[in-house]
Amino acid sequence: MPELPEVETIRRGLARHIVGRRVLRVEGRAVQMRRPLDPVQIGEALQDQRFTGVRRRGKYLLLDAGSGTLLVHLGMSGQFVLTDTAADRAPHTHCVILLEAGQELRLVDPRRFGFADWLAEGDEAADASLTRLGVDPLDGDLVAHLPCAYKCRRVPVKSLLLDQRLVAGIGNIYATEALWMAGIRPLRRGRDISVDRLETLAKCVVEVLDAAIEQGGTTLKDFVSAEGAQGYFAVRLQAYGREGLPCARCERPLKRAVIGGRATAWCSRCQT
DNA sequence: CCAGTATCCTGCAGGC
DNA sequence: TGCCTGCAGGATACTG
Repeated sequence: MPELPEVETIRRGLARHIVGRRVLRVEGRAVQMRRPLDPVQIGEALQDQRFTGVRRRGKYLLLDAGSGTLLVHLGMSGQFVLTDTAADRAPHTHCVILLEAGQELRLVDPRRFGFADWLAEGDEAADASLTRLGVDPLDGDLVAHLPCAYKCRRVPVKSLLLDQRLVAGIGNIYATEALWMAGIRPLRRGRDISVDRLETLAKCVVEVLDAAIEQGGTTLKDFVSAEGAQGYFAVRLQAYGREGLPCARCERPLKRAVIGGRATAWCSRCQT
């Protein structure tokens, strides 16, 4: 579900509401997720600690508390729900962090492609998922970095955009949008795109991510922020999910292709 | 090295 | 109505 703009929207919501608050205890059952979930371990680490900050790297969230960090990835279907303790718990609520003042932070994830994993001090720098991540489009100089990372690669540029080791945070929606915006054919290999056009692509990536954050992310079906708000970028999508519909620039029906196992919509006229 | 595929899991839409 | 199939916002471990 969540790509960078959705994760950033969640990060901002969490930062507003949990930083400075103390954890009473943690509930949940051990369950298999992308990494095994161990609520007991998380509870031992978080109990009586206060959250001190919420960071994001690519699509990962890092909730700092006490002497470590809770590393969270929301996979395809993960959600954070911040609510009163009295409210009913949704199915697939795997982990609940009870806070002072009658509120709790719940991790809900039907498909269990996400995870929450406690990283003690020092573990963060060694975590394989994090060390593998490429530049974050909102941190680094993407216009300089993206051409450098893509220009010698034989893989379709669509697959390059989804490769978190090169640039971290782009998923299927925003890869599709950025390529449409930049006028680049998704199947074109990185090495067959001029540095000029790769720079344009980098600018489009930043532009589409910024615009989506501005709208609170994209709600296709079930994305909500930590505060329960939908995102309104879906109405601005020009390519993702629009195969067969007219291109907003030239009116030609958008085509559909599957690249690297992921569906892509693109305009055979505007995208070269 | 690569590119491509299978895999983890549930929910939902669409076809019959 | 009910059953079946395919597909979904992700990441990684295989295969060839």
